Amino acid sequence: MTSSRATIRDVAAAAGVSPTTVSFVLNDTPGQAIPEATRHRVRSAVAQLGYTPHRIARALREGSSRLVLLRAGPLRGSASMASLIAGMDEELRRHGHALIVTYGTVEAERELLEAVAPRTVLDLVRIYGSGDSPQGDGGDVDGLEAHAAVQLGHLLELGHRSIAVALPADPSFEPLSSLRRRQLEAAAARAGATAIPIIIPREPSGAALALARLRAEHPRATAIAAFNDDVAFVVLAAMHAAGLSAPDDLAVVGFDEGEHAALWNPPLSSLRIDAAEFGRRAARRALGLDTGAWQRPPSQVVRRATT
Amino acid sequence: MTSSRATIRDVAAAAGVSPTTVSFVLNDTPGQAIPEATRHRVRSAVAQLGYTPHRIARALREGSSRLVLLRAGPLRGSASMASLIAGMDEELRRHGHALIVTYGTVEAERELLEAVAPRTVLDLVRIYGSGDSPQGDGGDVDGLEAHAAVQLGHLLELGHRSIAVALPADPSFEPLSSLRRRQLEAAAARAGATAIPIIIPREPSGAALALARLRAEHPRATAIAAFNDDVAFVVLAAMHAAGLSAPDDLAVVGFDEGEHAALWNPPLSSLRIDAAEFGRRAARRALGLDTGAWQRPPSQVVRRATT
DNA sequence: GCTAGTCACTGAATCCGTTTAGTGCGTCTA
DNA sequence: TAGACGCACTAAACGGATTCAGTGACTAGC
Repeated sequence: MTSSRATIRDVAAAAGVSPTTVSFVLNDTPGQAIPEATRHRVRSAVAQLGYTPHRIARALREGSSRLVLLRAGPLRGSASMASLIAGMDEELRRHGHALIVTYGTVEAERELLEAVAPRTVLDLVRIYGSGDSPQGDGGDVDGLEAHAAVQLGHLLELGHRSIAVALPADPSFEPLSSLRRRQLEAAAARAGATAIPIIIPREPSGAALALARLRAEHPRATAIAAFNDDVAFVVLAAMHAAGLSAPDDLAVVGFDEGEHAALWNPPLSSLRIDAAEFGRRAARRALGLDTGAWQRPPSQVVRRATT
Repeated sequence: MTSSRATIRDVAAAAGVSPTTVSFVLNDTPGQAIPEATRHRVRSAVAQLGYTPHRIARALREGSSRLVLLRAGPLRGSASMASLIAGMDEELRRHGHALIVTYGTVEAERELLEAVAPRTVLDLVRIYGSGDSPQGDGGDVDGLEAHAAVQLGHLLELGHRSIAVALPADPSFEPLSSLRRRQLEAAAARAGATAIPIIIPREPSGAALALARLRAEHPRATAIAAFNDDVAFVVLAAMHAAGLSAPDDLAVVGFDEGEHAALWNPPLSSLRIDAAEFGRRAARRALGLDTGAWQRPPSQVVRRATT
């Protein structure tokens, strides 16, 4: 058995052409007139030798790898991440690219960037934050805005009119949390309801304080739309500590439902998001391809005990 | 401004030597006699030009990138992952390598492997599962075994003698879950106590059934040591549904404490693990370096309401 | 009958760092 | 005084795919 892998030269020799021609065939290089017979010979040789282009060599020549790097940042634990990544990966693969996801710090990324030379670097927070809406959609809702509207809509349907918007204190969620606040405020205004932004710190004491202030300053608030499930859990814990219960004292909905929502005590109502389409779309964008018709990513509230 | 980056040839020209010599200096190639004066000239030129070796070119020549790929598998959400990755990343960086973490499927990884050609691929489940103990430790506990002992020790100290071991039904946790079972059984036996393995499926109905069976077949069981926090949450939810409460009916401890433990209702006692040292060690191993003195990674049970 | 153009293909340069196999020179040993 | 050896360096090959600039054969147009 040959210990080393087949190269483009081996393929060329087997097909009786030059490496140049093999490259033209394999990459469908435009402007090259190569008859089907020759193409076929090359492709048979490729199949027979089990040839795969050496990605590193190609990257050296092309200046970058056929890789896309996705920076997940603080959304690391986000539930829709899995479907987003799956969709993105699938679409990238279709175009001969692979996906790398980083969850780490920026400094850890420097070396990585140098080492893999990705074609594109995607920053999830920035993508989401930028509101990725298609050009000329005339102000129609885009992905995140639609989700926010669905979450709020659930509370509106249940008759709530004064709704607190619970945002995380962690600054790494910016500019996402401000965006969400604006989207919910706008959606509430459209429906003739009121949105009251409140900041929920991670620590129980801070969360308890924020909750107490809400109760004191906005006694008419009857529901809370949380930034994500984790914020909802903190709110629920603070309510429990204060002797309050959902939904009687305050209804609570999560966002981007994760596996813990159903297990929580009480089980949390939350917005379930399928982000696969969003991922596919982001992939096409990253590759500079047209993004196709924009389908709004589906989402719906799974109702449990807290609303 | 020069639009393209500095190459080794630029450095060589600036330092008045050949590219070969620059390479020898930068890589501290053994067996080469290069006076300090020349080394200094080269290093100044490097600093002045801001030269960084082109990782892709190097990878092409060397046959692999200075990268290590870590396969997180089902441990993706595991809380100690963060510290493990941080430690590993730090140590790898010290040796000029970078870390890539994959959370995805094997098929998605194929292309990635080809594209980045990592020096080593690490499979977390296999590393953990292999019991990574130093040679000749005479049967002393290694990392995971020590953690299991600490978790169980917490229950033993509280007077429990008949302890259920709650393992996930998800087969992707193998061989980790079997290993844990054996470790806890052994630790219990050493203390003259009994360990009762039970399998906890994700779905509430299955979990309820498993719990009911435990109560029926082992009425003397007073505590549950869970495989991880998620299993503990499922158990807690099943107990709540059955009208049982922790710790009065059954004490429950988690493993590898995550951010939800403190928020849970009731707040979950769990084992907090600092895996940074383990990560550093795994990194040194991956690079084929000596792993240094083996310090047992620290862990302790954070006691809350469920024990 | 000659130029222009297309077709089908190829040689060689290129990307950039590493490494092998030397070279020239001086010193030490037998 | 030849041979061996160490020192301080270098030229050229190498890894493998891509791509620019052709080349020879043939057809079409005037």
